[in-house]
Amino acid sequence: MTNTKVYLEIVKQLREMITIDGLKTGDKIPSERELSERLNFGRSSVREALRALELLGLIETRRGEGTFIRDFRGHQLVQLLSTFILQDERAKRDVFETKNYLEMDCLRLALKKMNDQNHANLKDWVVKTDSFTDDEFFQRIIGTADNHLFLRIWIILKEYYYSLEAEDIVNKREDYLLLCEALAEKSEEKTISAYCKLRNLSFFNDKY
Amino acid sequence: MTNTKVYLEIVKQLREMITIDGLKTGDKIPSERELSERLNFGRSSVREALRALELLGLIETRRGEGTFIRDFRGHQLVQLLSTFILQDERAKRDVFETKNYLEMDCLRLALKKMNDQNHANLKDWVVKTDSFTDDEFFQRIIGTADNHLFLRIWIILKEYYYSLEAEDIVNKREDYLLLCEALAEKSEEKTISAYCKLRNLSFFNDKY
DNA sequence: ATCATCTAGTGGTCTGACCACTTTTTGAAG
DNA sequence: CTTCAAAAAGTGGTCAGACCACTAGATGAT
Repeated sequence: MTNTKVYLEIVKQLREMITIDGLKTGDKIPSERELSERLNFGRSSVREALRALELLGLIETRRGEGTFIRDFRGHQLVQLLSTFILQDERAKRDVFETKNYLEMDCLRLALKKMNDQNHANLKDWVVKTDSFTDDEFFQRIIGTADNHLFLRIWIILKEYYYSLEAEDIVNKREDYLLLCEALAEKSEEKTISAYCKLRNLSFFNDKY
Repeated sequence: MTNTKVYLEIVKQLREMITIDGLKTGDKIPSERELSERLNFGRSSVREALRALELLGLIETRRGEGTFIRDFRGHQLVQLLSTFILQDERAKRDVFETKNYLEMDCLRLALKKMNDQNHANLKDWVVKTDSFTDDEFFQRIIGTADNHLFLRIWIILKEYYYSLEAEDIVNKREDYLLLCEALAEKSEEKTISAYCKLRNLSFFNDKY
């Protein structure tokens, strides 16, 4: 009869509770004991559901205080999944390849969505900031690309990437300026070409 | 003193156990009772760890049989994260946009990596198969693109997509043939253009 | 050799009991 | 009345033991 596992049922009801009550990041959810009473399940089942959501990074529990809704960040996930997924060598090449293609997509999107103000801001930042990382630059690009999903995937890829290649990416400021120029000109060809220069890719020959 | 939560410690030790013993998909892991004895933790704590891994889709438990390592597919993750993440309307547009861009990337990759044999096979399949879905077609494309990470991300996006738009994608066979032609010609421009025709996108005007 | 039955093993769930920690309340001293 | 330390209440963390439901393998009669 009880075809669905209790802890999954609890997860489901928690989701509903969150949607209906409009709970937001940082909000507190009922205590384990209260949940087990209200939902008519044992406390251990409630805990199993909560622990699963915690490992996913969707909630945060603080002893003595309570359980809170949390902003989603991939972090727990990536470490976990990487041991399960990133087993063979080919996977390494895939990460590299995928990250590059994704960044090019974000550039194409930014190309379409940027306005003059965006261009000015970006260039201003590149020129005036003493020292910035490659990540910070692309975070801005993806910001103007205005696509949270791309951002999320990119963040995960970035973490994979750094778990493979320890060293930070360092590039010359002029390369980034070239990219800014290409974006301002709204030329996809120039933009992609500038990106390849930045990453040291020969576009028609990137076997890796 | 016990700074790290027990269930996280158990997850960690399970990962080590899997790596060291070289356990693979489908293999059985020790029973809950045995784990709680071997690791010196209560059974409920062991269960919390297992439930979390199960919700992630990394293991599968069958009552009366045992717990098994599972092949990772976005599966549970997608459904879960979608309600927690895809709350606003903008997210819907993001899924659409991201899926399209990702598919174009796969086409570009396939363009570079395909050989004549691949082309022949693909065209043959398109012509001879009575009825195929859009998913099946792109699964083949990503197959020749030979990038498991792209495949994984695409599968997740596909599920997001269908959780938003219930209806299956149906296209004309000739559109797919056009795409095959473009790939065979190794022309990126024609390929992208054929894709846009397939998806009814005007390439320079796809605000949504 | 076959097949139904029993049994041991496994996951699923609940209860009650502590512990460690945080927040709130209480109440005495000023 | 205010202040502030002590007590109480609330919360997550963990464990042990008890049952239930289900599966697979052992048992035993035919």
